[in-house]
Amino acid sequence: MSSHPPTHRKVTLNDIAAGCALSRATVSLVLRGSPLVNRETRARVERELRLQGYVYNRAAANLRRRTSTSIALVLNDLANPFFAEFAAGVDEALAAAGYVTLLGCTGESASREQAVLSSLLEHGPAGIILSPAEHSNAQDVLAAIGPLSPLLLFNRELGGVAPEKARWDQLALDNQRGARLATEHLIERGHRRIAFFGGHHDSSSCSQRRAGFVEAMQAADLPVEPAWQIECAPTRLDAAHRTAALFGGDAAPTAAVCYNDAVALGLMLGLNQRGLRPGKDFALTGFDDIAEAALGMPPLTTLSTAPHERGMQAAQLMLQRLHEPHTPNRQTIAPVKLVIRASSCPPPAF
Amino acid sequence: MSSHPPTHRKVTLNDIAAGCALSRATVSLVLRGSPLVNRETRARVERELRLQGYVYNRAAANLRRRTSTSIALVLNDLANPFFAEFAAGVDEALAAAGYVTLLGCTGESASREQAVLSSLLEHGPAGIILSPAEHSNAQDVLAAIGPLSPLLLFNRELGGVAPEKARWDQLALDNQRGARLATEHLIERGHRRIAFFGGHHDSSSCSQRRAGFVEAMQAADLPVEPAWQIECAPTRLDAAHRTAALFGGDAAPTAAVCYNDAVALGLMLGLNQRGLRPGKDFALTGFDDIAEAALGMPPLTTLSTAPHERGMQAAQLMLQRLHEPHTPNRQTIAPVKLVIRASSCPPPAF
DNA sequence: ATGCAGATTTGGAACGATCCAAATGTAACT
DNA sequence: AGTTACATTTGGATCGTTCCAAATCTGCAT
Repeated sequence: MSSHPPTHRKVTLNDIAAGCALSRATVSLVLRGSPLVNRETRARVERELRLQGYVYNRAAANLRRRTSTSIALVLNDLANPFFAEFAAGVDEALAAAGYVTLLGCTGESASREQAVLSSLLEHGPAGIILSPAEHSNAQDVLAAIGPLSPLLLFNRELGGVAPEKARWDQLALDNQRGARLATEHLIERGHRRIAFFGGHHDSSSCSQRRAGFVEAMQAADLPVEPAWQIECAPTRLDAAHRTAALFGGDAAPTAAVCYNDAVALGLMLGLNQRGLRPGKDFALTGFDDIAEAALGMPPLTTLSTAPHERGMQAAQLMLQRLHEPHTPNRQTIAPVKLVIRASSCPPPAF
Repeated sequence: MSSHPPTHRKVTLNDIAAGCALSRATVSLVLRGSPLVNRETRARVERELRLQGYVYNRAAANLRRRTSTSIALVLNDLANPFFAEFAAGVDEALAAAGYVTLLGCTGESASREQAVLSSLLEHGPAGIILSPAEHSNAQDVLAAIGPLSPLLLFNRELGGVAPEKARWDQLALDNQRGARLATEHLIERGHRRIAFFGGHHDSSSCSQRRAGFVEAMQAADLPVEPAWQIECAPTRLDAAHRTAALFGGDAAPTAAVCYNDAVALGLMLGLNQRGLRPGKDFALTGFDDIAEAALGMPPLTTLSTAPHERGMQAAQLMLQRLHEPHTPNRQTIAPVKLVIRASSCPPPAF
């Protein structure tokens, strides 16, 4: 008995059923590992499946079952290693749970975010993990995703809706505590004139970090000099350009708490250009602990956020939410860890 | 006339049709922008779509049409910035063409690659873009994906099948030319004792790069010292550990062509630990031009591969393949560009 | 024989869209 | 009025699966 010549049509349940002289329904039961089916027929079916090279059509199954086995992951910037590792973590945990990741990148544009969200939604993900673009607002996001899919926000808040009414879960870093730790560390090293450098004031993570900075300064009775609160885009380049702003007045700071590692690395460049040696003449800290931080010249004191683990955590939170759709919203704050390296030297004259 | 209270069921074509007193078929025509439908009814339908918050169910449509609007992207290592940027490029181009990216990470494990591929396949992607894990072999990959989906290989070859019989497209970097350029550059700077450092001999990209190195050396009548062909894993850490191997004999090399940037950065660390200043006492080059390369101490001479553009190119190639399924397989070699920075100094005594 | 319980198997109607051939409506021309 | 042409709409079958209630098959006690 020869099997049919390999046609180029996709092989379906019907083909298998026909090949075994069984009904579609029985074969379906085998596929789902039902205990109802006889050992022997199961074996027969499984042989046929292998023989014909059957591949399960999850889309059709999901259509009928009104379920979904995919989760959308929408990121503002995949090229940033922090998010790339996060994505790897999400995918790993989702795959382990039998889900598949639908990827979407927004490139920090709120309008592309809209487009990406609605395109992904058409593929019917069970849920959405979103790291919002900079000026994305809750109204639009909620309108795009509708009332059906659970949403997990990562890393940034979403403006425009009272936190009480938010119908999403959230996973954020402990920005405030992290910045406080970094500031306390610099104070302990003997610094008294400390700047907060980088980030945009309308970004939630930036204002949280700044709050941690202020908290530590005030606890130590140190002045928070307004002239040393420097804003800049969270990129190396802009940070390097804005370095001069620190040294405008008569007294200059001896250290800076930077918004993140990218900014800190940029500030290092700017310092070098002014003839100041970071880690010797000027101390600084970052945030994120990206790979480059350990390799900088000098290596950068920073806050480790374990992005891969955050990704796995985000996936877990989403899976829990799918399992219990009606529990109240969760706000999860992930701990961060101060990693002390050579960039946080004592002040020169100390 | 009040619309139904917002139920929690998903709204379908039928709901819209009922709401307009039209048939499903007509509404479907509207959705697909058919010119057949009357201006006025179209407007009526579109209003109703908005009103009820309809979201298109692409899975159902694809089932009926026997099409797909997703593409699987399977990567060996998303945490590597090179692949992260590549992924961002792929996603950008796919999204622009109306496709969605199904992500899968293998973590360099051939067995996970199998699992990831078969899981993704069940979601019926129109094609697969794969950067194979290190020891993945063609047999298994082809068995997993079956004869249906087009496959585009990125960056690495797939062992176990004669290239003639390969039923996939390929996008690779011009590894050989890149390494030749780097080597020629070092020779021009005055080096004569040059090592090739890093990578595994069973990796296709590594042997291509080594071939380019040998080509340049032989063209300049310089000896290819077997003791200076050092293998190591393509990571910073292992590269740093293996540094000593370069300095075992009586005469040491004055420069090294490194397998990639990660290896080069690791070698820099190893040199520093031995009291050698990279870029002054010893010259070296990398491959990839990752972000850290420009910021190293010293900045690293390397080969720029434009991973984001490669990603877009990969997506384009896949889309073309989908458009013309029966054209013969393409092998595309992407150019690389030598970026000269401070790490490739002349030899000390020159 | 008959009935009954447990173990297996099964037909047909879903899921939410698209396709196709046929139906309907409208206007214009003999 | 009858025919034709064109524009617009539609019912029902279909894609590949799952669900459900009902059918079939056993063996075994009555």
